[in-house]
Amino acid sequence: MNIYDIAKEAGVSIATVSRVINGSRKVSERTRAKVLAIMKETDYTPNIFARGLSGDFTNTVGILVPDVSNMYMSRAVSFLENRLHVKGYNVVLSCSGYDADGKEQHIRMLLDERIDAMVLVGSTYAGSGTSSHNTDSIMAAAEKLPVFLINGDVDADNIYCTYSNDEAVSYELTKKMIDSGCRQLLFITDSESYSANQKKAGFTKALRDGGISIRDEFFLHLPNSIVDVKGYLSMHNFEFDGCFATEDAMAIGVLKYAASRRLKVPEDISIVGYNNTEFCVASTP
Amino acid sequence: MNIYDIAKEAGVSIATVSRVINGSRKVSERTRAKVLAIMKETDYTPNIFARGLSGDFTNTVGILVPDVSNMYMSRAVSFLENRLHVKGYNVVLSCSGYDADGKEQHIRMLLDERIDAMVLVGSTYAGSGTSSHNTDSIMAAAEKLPVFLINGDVDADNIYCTYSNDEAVSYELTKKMIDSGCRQLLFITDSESYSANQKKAGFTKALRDGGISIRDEFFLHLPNSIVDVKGYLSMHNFEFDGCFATEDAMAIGVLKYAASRRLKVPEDISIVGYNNTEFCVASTP
DNA sequence: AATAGGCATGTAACCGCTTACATACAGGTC
DNA sequence: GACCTGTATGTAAGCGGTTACATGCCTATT
Repeated sequence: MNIYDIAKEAGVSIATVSRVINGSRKVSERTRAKVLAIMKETDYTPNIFARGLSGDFTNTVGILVPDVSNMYMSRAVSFLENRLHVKGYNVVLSCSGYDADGKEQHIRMLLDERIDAMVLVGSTYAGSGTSSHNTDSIMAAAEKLPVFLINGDVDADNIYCTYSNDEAVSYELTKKMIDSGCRQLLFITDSESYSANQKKAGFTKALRDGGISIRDEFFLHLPNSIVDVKGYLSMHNFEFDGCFATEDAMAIGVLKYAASRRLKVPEDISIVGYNNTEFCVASTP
Repeated sequence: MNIYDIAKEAGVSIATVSRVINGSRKVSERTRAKVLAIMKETDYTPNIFARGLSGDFTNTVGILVPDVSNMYMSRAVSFLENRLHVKGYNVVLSCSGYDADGKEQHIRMLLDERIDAMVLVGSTYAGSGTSSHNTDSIMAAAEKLPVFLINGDVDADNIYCTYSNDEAVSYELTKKMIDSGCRQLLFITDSESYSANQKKAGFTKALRDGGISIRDEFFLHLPNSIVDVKGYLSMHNFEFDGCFATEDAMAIGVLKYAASRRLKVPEDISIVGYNNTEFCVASTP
């Protein structure tokens, strides 16, 4: 069932059918109605490949996230998909993982899909060595189509960014811990994403404002989210009375650790997991 | 940059280039190497629309889930995306919501994308009134392309299904609660998905085996996941000493409720959240 | 040497659509 | 009546690939 069939059935030319499909104004009301009726009747839908090939839009947007199984990301994807679907767009999803090479390759694959626009969710590596490599491919993509960054940090005119208030919130959470008496504060994260860095900034600022000495060894970067937080903490014998985790999952690991050491939460130790979606504020249950 | 450019550059015809792209065997090693070199050099990638139009595969599979922001679903999507990406497939994601009409419309949209295959994640409504309407469109889709169901329940030869062990696990979890003394057991769920029904079956079986009377009013279906579980329980004044929630998020609501009533977990009340991904087994912390 | 067969390559039709340009026909103007 | 204008519709040329079929050449067979 193609545009020729419809045209024949309606007794018009394919150009007219195409005009109806695309809502062109240069069709008489009579003709339009007839064509529409036949399209409905035969359950016809235009072939997107043919449209994509001759037209220059695809009604598809690409979303790239490091990992959809992360709750923050999946929410973002869910939100975006819903909005886009309503607008008639399809979503091509790509999960790049957290490393820059993987991401670059995924970006290329997305571009091959000839998408209309690209959304990158919270994944740009701020200030790390591989950063430039990474932003390069993003900026190259931005040459070809609109690129949106959610909690990313690439600075370019043709890239649209949004940011969260992670820093401010982290500051407040940390301040609370300090106010409730914590002095040895651990910061653990599993990524170097933009938002993780924001959280770190808020955390650090709160420490500074609270007059608490900042010890480098108390910033833990445990890259793989599968890492056994409890095991790591047990091995390294940290002494701390408060902990800020950038992921709830990690906070749970800390909770387990606390339990294994028979530390009571929040009496002996305060724990905050800040996942951008929900707080597991163990310090004030 | 298209296949003609490559052909001209390499001094061959477009047919030869196409053969190289598709790994056809009927090309001499010399020619293949030359063409590949030029493709790399010019950073050429075939236009997927042209391929989709003339060939009859698209290297794209559609994934339909009710809601990616659900952790169980997002994990499934993440897993699928990774495997598919490795195999060179792109993923079109569609989030249909939990109602049958929405799903049917999403299925149509996916089919319009001319995908190679379709994966439906845990969403078929078992035994409910709207069921037939819903499975119809799935079976229609299965006429055209391979359809995979993850935790779905459509029975047809051309539909590939996988199932989880939800029922057995739920049985064991419930049994544990009973063994630890619970007698008034509440079951709460937010959906009527296949897996929710499996969990319900396991739960019910455990009650029956445990010789506990089954009271219909103790099966709560709180459709919208945003619903305020704590508020609901507070209002309706249930008396229960154990609760099985099909979603961790709901279990958290129950925990809050327990806290508000000053019920100690697990002394006064046992709570299980079974999310297919993680247990929050509050009864045995 | 004539012929057949196999392999590498080229030619051209087709996939289903968009759109610039051509055409046809109506009414309005002088 | 000749001419211009504007609107509705048709024609045909792409878009960038795939692939059946045609061609040409080289080697093996008789």
